[in-house]
Amino acid sequence: MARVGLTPDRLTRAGADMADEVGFDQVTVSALARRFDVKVASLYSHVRNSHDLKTRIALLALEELADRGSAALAGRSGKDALTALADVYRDYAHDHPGRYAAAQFRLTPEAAAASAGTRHSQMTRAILRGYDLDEPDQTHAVRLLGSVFHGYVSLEQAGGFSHSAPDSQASWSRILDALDALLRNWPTTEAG
Amino acid sequence: MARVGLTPDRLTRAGADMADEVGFDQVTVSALARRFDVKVASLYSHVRNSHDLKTRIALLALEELADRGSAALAGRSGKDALTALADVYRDYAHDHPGRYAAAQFRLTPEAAAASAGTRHSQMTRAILRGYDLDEPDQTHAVRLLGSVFHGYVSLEQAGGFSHSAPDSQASWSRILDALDALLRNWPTTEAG
DNA sequence: CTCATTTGCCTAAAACCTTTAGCCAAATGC
DNA sequence: GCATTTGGCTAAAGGTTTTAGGCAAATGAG
Repeated sequence: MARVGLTPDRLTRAGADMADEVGFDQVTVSALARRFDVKVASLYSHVRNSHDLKTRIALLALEELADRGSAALAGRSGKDALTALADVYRDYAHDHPGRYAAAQFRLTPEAAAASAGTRHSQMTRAILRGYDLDEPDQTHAVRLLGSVFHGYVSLEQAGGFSHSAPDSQASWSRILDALDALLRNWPTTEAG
Repeated sequence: MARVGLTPDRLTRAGADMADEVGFDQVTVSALARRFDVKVASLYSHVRNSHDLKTRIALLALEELADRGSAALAGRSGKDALTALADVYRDYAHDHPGRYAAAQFRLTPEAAAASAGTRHSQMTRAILRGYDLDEPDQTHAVRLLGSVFHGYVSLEQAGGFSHSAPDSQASWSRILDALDALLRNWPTTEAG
């Protein structure tokens, strides 16, 4: 029998593509085997199990997202950087909904440690260099930005903001304006 | 044979409990039948299929969350209300991780329309009565708050903020401070 | 180039989940 | 009491996951 040339990487990329096409939770070892016109058991030489496959897809998505983030941040600072990184997340989720869903796959602590998670928080931290925040407020702000980016994009993807005025793009722009204003004027204690 | 007394509601509640115990994605028609010591096919008289079961659990979680939100908001306004509602989400996710995961289950448009989604956005809007925002900024702010609540809680649940200083509670408090400050001082246009 | 080894895809099979169809007994209502 | 509805059952088909063991294709050493 001629060999198809399966590798963990090819399977992962094909799985990611499949996720974008039919949804991350529809990605299955069986479906992937079908796509390569190969018997299901053959995949188990390259991937430990279904969970492993999904983890790999999640890690791929996180890497891709971090790569795009780095590229977008290069040469930018301040609000320009803020907007650029925010748009990377939103655009990625829009262009690659399955990959974005994969990026939210619950990783084991080991997988999480080996993921691009650190790169992501460092990118957000890089943005904050354009603002005047000391620790621990800088970390609080990193978490706030992460929450807004992730939260907004998730809610938008779930359809939360469609079919109602104003349109989502308008809210997105204003929210980034507001975050920029907030970071420039971060409250010290109780600002009465 | 004696009847067990299954109903869609009992199945839904049992499914929600199971989600909290073993995770929402482990909730399966088979597992639920096992829990009631009943044959699998019996459940199909009460629930259309697996997807229907999950949708019902999601709707239950959204209702419970809205109920808690209403209770927490009663008699509160301003930052007090903001904190109260925010804590409802965070505490619910902490106490009922499976239900919270269910609340993020992708609903069909019809199910979403019949869900407590509207109650949720109205609760957030009620908070904003304590601040001075006109449309469309009020809607933008509703979306921002929803994003932060959902985003923060999701990232926290995924383990994003554990094992690193400052602790998550500190960030949560400061983020709510910051949101309060932002809402009190919402930028009008370009605040140069 | 040949032969030994490794590797890749195969068949087979067991275990589990989903869903439908049709049956019988228990509950319900006149 | 009896007819009807309803709830849980058996049976069965189809799909997914995963392991075990086999054979042929690729690879590398002499």
